Amino acid sequence: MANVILPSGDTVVVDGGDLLAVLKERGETAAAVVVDGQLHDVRDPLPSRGDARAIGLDDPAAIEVLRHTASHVLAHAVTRLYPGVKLAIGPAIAEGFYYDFRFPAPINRDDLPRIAEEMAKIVAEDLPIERVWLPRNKAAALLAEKGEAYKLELLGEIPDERISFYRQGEFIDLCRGPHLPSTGLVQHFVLLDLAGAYWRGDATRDMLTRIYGTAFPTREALAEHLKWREEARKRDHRLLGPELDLFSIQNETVGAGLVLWHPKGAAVRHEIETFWKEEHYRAGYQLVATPHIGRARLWETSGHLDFYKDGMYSPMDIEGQEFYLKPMNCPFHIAIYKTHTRSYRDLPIRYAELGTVYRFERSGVLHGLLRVRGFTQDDAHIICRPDQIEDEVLACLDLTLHILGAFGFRDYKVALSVRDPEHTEHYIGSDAMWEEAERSLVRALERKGLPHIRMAGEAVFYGPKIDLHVLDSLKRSWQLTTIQFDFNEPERFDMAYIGDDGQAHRPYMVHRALLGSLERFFGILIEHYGGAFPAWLAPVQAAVLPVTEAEIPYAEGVAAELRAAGIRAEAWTKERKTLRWLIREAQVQKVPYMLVCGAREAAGGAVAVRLRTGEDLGHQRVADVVTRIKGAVTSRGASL
RNA sequence: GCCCGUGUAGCUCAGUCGGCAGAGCACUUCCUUGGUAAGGAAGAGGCCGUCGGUUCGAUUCCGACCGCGGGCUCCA
Repeated sequence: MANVILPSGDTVVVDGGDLLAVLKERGETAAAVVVDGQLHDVRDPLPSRGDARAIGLDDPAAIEVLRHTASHVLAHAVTRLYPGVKLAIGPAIAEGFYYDFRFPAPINRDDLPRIAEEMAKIVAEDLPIERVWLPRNKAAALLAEKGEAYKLELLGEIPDERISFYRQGEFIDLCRGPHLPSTGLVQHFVLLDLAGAYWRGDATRDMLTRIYGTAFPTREALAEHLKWREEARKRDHRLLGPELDLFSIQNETVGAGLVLWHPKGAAVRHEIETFWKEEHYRAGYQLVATPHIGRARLWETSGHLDFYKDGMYSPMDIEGQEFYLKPMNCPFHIAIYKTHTRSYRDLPIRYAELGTVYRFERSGVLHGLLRVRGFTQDDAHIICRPDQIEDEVLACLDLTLHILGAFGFRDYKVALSVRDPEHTEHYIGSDAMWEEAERSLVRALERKGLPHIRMAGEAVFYGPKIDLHVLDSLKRSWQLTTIQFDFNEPERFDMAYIGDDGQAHRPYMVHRALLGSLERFFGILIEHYGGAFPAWLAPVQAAVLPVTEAEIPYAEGVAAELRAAGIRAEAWTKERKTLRWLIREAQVQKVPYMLVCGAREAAGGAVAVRLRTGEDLGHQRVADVVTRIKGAVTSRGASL
């Protein structure tokens, strides 16, 4: 006898375990059952005693089940339409689901409506979804008979002797579940995309066809999701970049993955850089500048030529010496450190640089500003004593939260990546160093009040790290800040400081980037703001718009006055366009302040102020407008 | 690199079932002196991604190559 809380909130006592019948009797539906925090099928036998909770489709925990079942409905439809198709895997993912297939002949996007139609039929048929347990040999025989080679491979990796399958109508699939009780519950779904995907993500194995889709419990939630996708598409920095004349990437003339910052993009970059430099000086960093190339021996010493050669460009011959374009700034910063004998009193030393590096990326992975071949890291290396490390990490967190906050990023997720405890031999540095480093990272996070997820085995070989992910205005997650211990290079470069005991000691080095790279960060910023930058970042902060030709000199005077006050202002006087045209152009360019100059304004030393938001502030004295804009700029706030 | 899609004017895209290439925006000139999201007219602009094949004839059909877009484990 089990007590079951139903989706309606009522509690019933289910005898004999037939929950489905009870639900039907009461006119309720359930997606799954939660027992001891685990999701189970509604059809599963209930525990002999204790409590269970049947959850409805709209329960947040049910969405994965819904989407997983949707992927089965997809696979079912595909097997009906394309005899001979082979099934691979079909999980629920963060925003929906996918299923990987090997089709007998290539399909394309135009096939998706047909498949979706077939899915709708399967939903309308409301087929019961039942779990079938087979002994291993029967499971293997079934899959072999169906020629499901990929499934057989998966079967080989399942340790159990009892193998779980799910059956709906004539379709049966190896699957661990759980699933909805019937196909009729997958009402609101859509197929979105088609893409290639390697079997098991391995480039040496078969290329499969992946079909992406998503499903929601209600029509409204699905519609909202599609709207969100549309909004994200409109904010795509690769669309907005050319549209707002911010940057270009010209493969034919310049090269793939190499970014040209146009005047307007460069204006934003200048603001980012200025702010960044000021804050770093304030936080006790010293700015350095280092060259773009360096001798091969530098990269031999650092180990890059051993571990990272594939990511580096070919060497160039300069007077018989090999030089490489730099993929990282660290060796140069270390070289500066080593120009003196350092005392424990000198530490911590914090070298910061907006350092431009070049890394080889395969052409297929290049993506707008987010994945490029030449980029400027907002890099810094903190060289310190072991007893200083915790405070240094804390100071890094303070600085990055302050800087990211200024760009409107206030939601964070933090990941702490540490060694794989099973394979400590894959990592450089002593156990004591790793433990102390992790302790100081955790303590710094705790002092900052930042919850984090600990990821064992995610650390790079040379040290543990903290990665900060921010959520943008569309709640999308981007990894920006990384704070990494480096046990490798201090060793390789034989870095030292003289302690109070008069002996040489090995310093700790922390490598950190807060924004990641200026290129990538700019791309994220464009999408975060949808191109409508706050006043302090806006490439053109104010457009001065004359109503008629008569006001052109006045408009130019106003713009000059604003520029003298340090505001990026332009008088739009090169062409005699109607005011309507000028306003529209300023709106499209997302200029925050539009200052209209007509005869009335020109007569009184005023402008009529229109904000990008559409708000009309009416007549304002020019001096007051300057004060307002300066205020918005210096506060680096979002309001205009 | 690999799978699917795609490549026509500076930009966004039509189009040619094989017969001298089209629109809107932008650009140039002229008219218009216009008060809060596009005033009107005319003009200029193309090796239809590149190379090869089929053909009397290819931007169109076929092949190769190049570029671009989406994607390439969030694991039955």
